[in-house]
Amino acid sequence: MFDHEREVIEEKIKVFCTENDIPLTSIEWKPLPFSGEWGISTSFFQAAANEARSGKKVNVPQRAQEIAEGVREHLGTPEGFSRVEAVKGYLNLYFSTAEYARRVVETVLRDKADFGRGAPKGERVMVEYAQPNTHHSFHIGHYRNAILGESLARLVEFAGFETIRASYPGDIGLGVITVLWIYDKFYKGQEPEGIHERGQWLLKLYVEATQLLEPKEDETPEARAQREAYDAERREMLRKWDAGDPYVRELWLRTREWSLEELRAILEMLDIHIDVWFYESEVDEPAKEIVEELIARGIAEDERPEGPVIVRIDEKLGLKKEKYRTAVILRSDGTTLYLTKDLALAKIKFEKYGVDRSIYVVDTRQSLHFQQVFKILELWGFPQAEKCYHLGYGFVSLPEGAMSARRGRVVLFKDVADEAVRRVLSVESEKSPDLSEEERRAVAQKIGLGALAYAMLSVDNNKDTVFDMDAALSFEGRTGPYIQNAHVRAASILRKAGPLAGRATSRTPDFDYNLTPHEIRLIDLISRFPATVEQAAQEYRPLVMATYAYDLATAFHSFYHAVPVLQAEEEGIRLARLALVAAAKQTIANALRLLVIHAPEVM
RNA sequence: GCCCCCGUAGCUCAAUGGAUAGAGCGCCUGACUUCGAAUCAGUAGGUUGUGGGUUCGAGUCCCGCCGGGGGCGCCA
Repeated sequence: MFDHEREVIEEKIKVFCTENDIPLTSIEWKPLPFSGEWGISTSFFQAAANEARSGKKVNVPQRAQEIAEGVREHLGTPEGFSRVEAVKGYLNLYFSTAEYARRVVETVLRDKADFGRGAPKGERVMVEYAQPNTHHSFHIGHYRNAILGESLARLVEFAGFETIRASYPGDIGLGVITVLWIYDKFYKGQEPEGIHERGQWLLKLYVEATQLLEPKEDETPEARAQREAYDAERREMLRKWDAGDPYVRELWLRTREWSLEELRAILEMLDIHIDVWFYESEVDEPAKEIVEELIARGIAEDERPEGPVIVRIDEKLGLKKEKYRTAVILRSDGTTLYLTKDLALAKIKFEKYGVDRSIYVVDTRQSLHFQQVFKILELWGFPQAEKCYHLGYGFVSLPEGAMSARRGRVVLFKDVADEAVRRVLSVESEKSPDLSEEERRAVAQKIGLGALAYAMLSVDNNKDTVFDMDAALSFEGRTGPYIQNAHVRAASILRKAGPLAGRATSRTPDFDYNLTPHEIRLIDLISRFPATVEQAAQEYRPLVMATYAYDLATAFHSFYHAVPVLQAEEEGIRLARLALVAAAKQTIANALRLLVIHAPEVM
C-alpha cells in the first residue's frame, strides 16, 4: 500500500551501499513489530554476511548494526516518516501517522467490497472440490472439503485469477450399485418426503445393505448362501449398468438425483455456487480412449490379458528409489479406475476449459494418487502439469474414532447445522430481543454457520481434526462469531452516529490529532489486508486469512473498549474515528467473505 | 522395505530463516447507570519430541533417532 515510499527509500539505500562498497543483495521489508507505533523495517544481516564471506573479518551482527546506522544517517528523515532508527541490525522507519492513516481509510472507503482485490493475473485457475459420492449423505468431512475449497476459490479469485469452481461427484461404482440393489429389492417405489430426508435415507439403505452383504463370523451355511446370492445380484446389477441396461440406468439416474438435490441444497445454504459439474460416470468412456493413446505412445505398458495396463512412473522418470511407483491405469478386464478417470478429467480441464492451473481439494490420503496423476500428465506432455496442485487436508474423525459410512457412523452436516442454529437462537433472544422471528432465524443461520466455517478454516489444512460439536459451535474467543461481533459493533456505532456517519465517509477526514496506539494498531492491520490476500492465495492457504481476520477483529474490539468514538470531545476526532470504524467494518466484511462467512449488521 | 504428513503452554492450535515463540480454551483477578460484556484489561503456564549439522541467526532448512497418523500394481 506504500509501495512508492518504499521504492524511494530502497533507491537511497542502494546508492548508499554502492558508494560505500557494501555488497547488498536484496532489500526485504516487513511490517514493524507493533509497539504503539507503525511502520516498516528491513535488516542488513545479509549484506554483512556477504562481506564476511568475501574474506573481510567482520562480526556480522555488529557490522549489520553499523550499516543500519550508516543508512539511517544517509536517509535522514524521509518525507512521510516521523522518525528512523537503527536497532540491532534493523532499520526501522516509522510512518507519519496523520498522512498514512488518512490514506488507508480513504482507500478502503473508496474501494469498499473491492478493497484488497488484486490486479488481474491473466491466468485461469480451476478449483475442484465438493466431490461427495452420490447415494450417500453429506457429512462433516464433506463439509470441511467444501468450505476449504470455496474459501480457496474466493481467495484466488479475489487475488486476481480468473476462477472456475468445479464439483466432481462420484456417481458410480460398487458403493452406488449397492444402494441401487437394496432399493430395488426391498424398497422399490418408496420415497421419503423432503430433500434432506431423502438424501439421508439413501445412506441408511447403504448401511443396511452393507450388513446384508458383509461376511459374518460363525455364519450358518444358509446365511452364507443367502449372502452370496445377494452379492451375485449386486454384481449382476453392476454388469447391467455397465452394459447400459435401461431399467438399471433409469433407477440409477432417479436415485442419483435425490442425492444431487440434497447436495445442491446444502451448497446453496453454504453460499457455494459451482460453475462446472463433472460426473465420474461421464469420464469413463474418454478414460478408455486415453489408455489406448498412452499405450500407443509408449508411456503405458499393456500386460493384458495376464495383467492390467500400467505406467512405470519411476522407471520412466529415471528414478532409482521408488517414489511414484507403478500405477495401474486399466484393469485387466478393460474397465477404468479412479486414476484413469482423473487423467481424462485433467485433459478436459486443460483442453475444453483452457485452465492454466488446476487445484484439487481432496483428502490428504490421496496424495500419492495425485502425485501419480501429475507425473503421468507430465510424461504425457501437458505443460500445465507443473501447475497442478493437490491441496490435501487431514481427515475429520469423531471422538469415538474414524467416520465410517459403511457402518453408519457419521456426523451429518445437516444435523450439525441445525444444532448450530438452535444454539445461536438460545443465546440470541437475550442478546437482541428486538428482532423479528424471521430476522432472528436468518441471523442465527449466519452466526451458526460462521462458527462452523471458522472452526474448520482456522486449523492448518494438513492437520487431522477430531470433530467436537461443542468446540466447533463455540461462540466465544477465537471463533467466527467473535469476528462477526466486531462487525456488528462497528455497524452499531455507525447507525447511532446518524448523519455524522455519512459526513465521515463521504469525504475522508483528517487524522491530524494525537492517535492512540489502539487506533494505530487498527489502521496498521487494515493496511495489511491486500498483502494478506495475496499471500493466502499464493500459498493456497485460507488459514492465513482466518488468522488475519481474527487479529483484525481483536484490534477492533480493543479499540472499541478503549477509544470513545461518538463521545470523543472534538468533532474532528469524532469524524476521523467514525471513518476509521467504517473502514474497519468494511475490511472485516471483506475478510469474512473470503472465509465464506456472512458479516451481519446485527446479531 | 519405500514414500508422505505430524510432534510447540494442561488441552486445541498459530508463527515468509530474523528482534522478547504467540492466541484461544481451562485456571485465577478486575471492568456493564457510559458507542452491544458473543467483549475488554490483567496473572500464571515453554529446554518448540531427541541428537547432530548448515547459518551472523533455526520452531522453521539438512541428516540420524524416538513417538503418532496415512499411503504403496488391477478400491475410490
